[in-house]
Amino acid sequence: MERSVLSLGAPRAERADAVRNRQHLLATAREMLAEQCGADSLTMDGLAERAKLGKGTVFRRFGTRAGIFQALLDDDEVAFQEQVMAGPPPLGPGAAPLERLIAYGRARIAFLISHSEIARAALDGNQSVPAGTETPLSRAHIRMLLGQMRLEGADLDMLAVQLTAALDGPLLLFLSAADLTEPPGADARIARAWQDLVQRVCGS
Amino acid sequence: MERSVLSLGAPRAERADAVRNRQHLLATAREMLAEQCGADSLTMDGLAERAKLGKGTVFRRFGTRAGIFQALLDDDEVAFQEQVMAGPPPLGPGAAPLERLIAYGRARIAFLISHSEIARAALDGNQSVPAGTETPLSRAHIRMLLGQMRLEGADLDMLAVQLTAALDGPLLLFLSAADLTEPPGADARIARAWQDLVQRVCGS
DNA sequence: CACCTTAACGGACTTTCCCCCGTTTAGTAT
DNA sequence: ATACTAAACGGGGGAAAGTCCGTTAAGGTG
Repeated sequence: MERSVLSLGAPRAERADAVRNRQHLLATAREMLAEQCGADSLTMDGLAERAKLGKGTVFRRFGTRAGIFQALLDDDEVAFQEQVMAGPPPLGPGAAPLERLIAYGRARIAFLISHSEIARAALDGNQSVPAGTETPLSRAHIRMLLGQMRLEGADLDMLAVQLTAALDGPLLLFLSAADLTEPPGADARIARAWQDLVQRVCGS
Repeated sequence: MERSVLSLGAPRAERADAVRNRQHLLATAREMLAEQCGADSLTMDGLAERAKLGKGTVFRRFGTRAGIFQALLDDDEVAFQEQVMAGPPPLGPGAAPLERLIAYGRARIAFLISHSEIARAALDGNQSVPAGTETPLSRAHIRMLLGQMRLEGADLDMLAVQLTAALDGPLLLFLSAADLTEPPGADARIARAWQDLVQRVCGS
């Protein structure tokens, strides 16, 4: 009858073995990624075999190859969001919105650079089904900070989308992987550009 | 000896039959896209068969599946750039840089919306090799317009990248294909947001 | 504790991308 | 005109993504 006191909104919680297998697959994927570096040496068949599971299971859990990388990214992003939601002030709550926005950009740049391999692999021509959560945390956070500022006559939702794109785009789409790590000051330059951009947008 | 009076910089011009085949393949691809609408019903094998050419030829010309869509896009973009480089003033030369920047955004939004299917298909997990010219025209044009303004102490190259991302990103990554055409005023809203953004960035 | 429903599992099968390399042909110099 | 060279063509084949459906077992019910 009352299927549990704890919430679980729509259908039912994930079954226990499913959770176990998801964890196991994620861990195995990390192992494989760590050993033979190289984004695309991770194949679905290889992962299934190494994890001692059927291929069907892998696809059931992640839907698509990109889904694995998205899951991996989401997983790491939890720790990152922790810092943002409840960390020390420049990044966490307690500073002025503009300060936080700048700090957030800086932090996200660092995060994406250190995960560029995975992040790129998570982009692929057909997500939708089960996994993909198109950077909604980043956008939502930026949206919130914008809401705390006095920006008259602006479409804040749209502005948040634009800023998210301006932040992620240079890293994911417009710079090749080589450019990211090679010029030693690249991240600093991107961070400075981000600060400059948001200061201009939000009125110095 | 002198291999031609006409330039052809580095290695040698494309051979005549190669050009013919490229054109033919592009045309055939457009036919197939027009008939059975649907981005991914276009397969390399199908294209080769319909064009009465070998599969190897198709891959030689375009390198990868995404390469076809990039080529298609580049092709259409020529006409678009025509308008930008030598068209009537708000978009073409003759207006103030800020005006042109706003007009450019508006035009590019319209262009991308009308090509969203192809544009999305042109994004894929491994370009680089032969075809991909990652939106360099857009970035270069924005960069040029920024150079004509008085923006003190800004990293103009980086700013151009950011604005390009802010322009393309919302359309390619952050809005699903359904959202693009469904709310009737979506393009107008994006255009207004673009205008607002560049006015803020460039000092109202 | 036995039963029943519903979801997860497994792995064979299909489709499609892309590489490879022998063959053919365009373009050029003699 | 002929010979030569470098590039384009062709299509067979391997590898990996994604699908399908019969089988198994988890978690709840009487």
